[in-house]
Amino acid sequence: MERPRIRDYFQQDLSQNETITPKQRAILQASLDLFAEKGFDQTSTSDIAQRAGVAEGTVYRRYKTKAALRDAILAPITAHIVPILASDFSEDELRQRYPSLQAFVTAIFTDRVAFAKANVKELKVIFEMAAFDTERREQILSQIAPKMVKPMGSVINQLKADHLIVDWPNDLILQSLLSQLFGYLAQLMLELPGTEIEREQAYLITVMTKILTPGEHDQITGQ
Amino acid sequence: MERPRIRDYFQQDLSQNETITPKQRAILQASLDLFAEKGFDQTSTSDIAQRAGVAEGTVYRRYKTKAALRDAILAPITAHIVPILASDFSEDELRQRYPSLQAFVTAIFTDRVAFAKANVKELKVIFEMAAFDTERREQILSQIAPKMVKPMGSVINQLKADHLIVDWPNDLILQSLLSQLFGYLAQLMLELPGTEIEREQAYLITVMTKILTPGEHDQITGQ
DNA sequence: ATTAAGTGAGTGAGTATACACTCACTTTGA
DNA sequence: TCAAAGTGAGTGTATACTCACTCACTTAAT
Repeated sequence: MERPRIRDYFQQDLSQNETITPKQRAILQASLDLFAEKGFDQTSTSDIAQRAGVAEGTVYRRYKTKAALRDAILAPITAHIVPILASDFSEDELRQRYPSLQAFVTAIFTDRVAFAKANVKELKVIFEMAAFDTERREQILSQIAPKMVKPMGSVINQLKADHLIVDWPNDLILQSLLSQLFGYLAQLMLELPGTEIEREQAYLITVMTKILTPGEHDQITGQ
Repeated sequence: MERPRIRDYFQQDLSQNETITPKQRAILQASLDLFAEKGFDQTSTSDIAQRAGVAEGTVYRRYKTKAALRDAILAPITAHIVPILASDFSEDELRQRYPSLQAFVTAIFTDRVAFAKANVKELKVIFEMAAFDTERREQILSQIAPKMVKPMGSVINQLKADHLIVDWPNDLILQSLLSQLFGYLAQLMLELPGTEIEREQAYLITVMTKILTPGEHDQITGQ
């Protein structure tokens, strides 16, 4: 039930490239902070320079455009997001059955929630981008979807065979997982007052298990 | 179980003010469409004029600034959102007990989901604004919260007394309702592919009922 | 009835400003 | 001493907003 395998690159975040000057680090950090605070369009390059304690020209030394700067910020996360999402559903992991629904749900959420929590700002920037850039959104989804849908489908089918999970169509089950995750992300990103994120995190697994446990309330009644 | 009371002002939307010229209507409509498509900052006033088939000066005849134009678009929805959220929890409705958890959940979601569905574009604009304007976000929430929290608390306490609902703290129950709604809204607004919204709506009630039904999985396990 | 005066929505060229981006020059450090 | 990093004044452009003007239409006066 415990999965302490929180990936090391959570801390790494923006660094990874060894040959980076302190000023360039400051620029990346300032950009990330400002984009998350005010939004991409509402952040000017002079804002960034000022926050980073740097001349505006320095911003453009490494990154040709403002958009390129944003991409540079998101590069590490997009590089790691696919492995994170696909983790636990690799072929060899699949061979060992998930013994219980709880184990399955815990496996799904623990790492991913920790990842989200460690990258709230980045996620906010990604969401702002994806919200209005349809093409980009579809591109991101098309990368992620196949990594998740097929392997998780296998696990779900196993659980179904053992009557450990509710007998809904697989896509509905996936949708409910996604929906649940969205609700959590919204709370993280919007910093809704009165929300205790720690408790919310534990609650997520409890709730998701409850949703997927087979029972009598399972027929989906039309409106 | 049926609540056909979908409010009439769903259709009314932008009209309501009788003395409005066709061109001004066109401007409001074009603004709403463009803000929802491309985002507020990415929409120029000349874009709006062009889409509305109007000179740029005409946009500024009635609305002093671009932000005022956005506010004018959101005025009808913000005027109606509080009554919608508070509906079914007025004093006199409260006197008649909710006979079952299912009735409670259905009551909560039906109207609100219909409202959301009828105002996706407006909601998208509101969310864009709220995402980065902390002050505005808190202002909106401070208007909504008291209308929901207290009256729903009463209903929840009634249900608890009858052992019809899970024995969690009230704010956690509210949080789970909110979270569920967010997940749904995200799917609406992002137009995630492969999502059948109709089914999703029925599913929302089923799932929420299942979450709140008392059972053995209810202890919230910490990590 | 006809014309003059008035009204205000609509127009689009024009303005001021903010901002992304450049480049000739300076500083740093190996 | 040289190459790379950093600088900040400067430039072009996009765009929010203005304003003097048009014109269809209403009202008033003769």
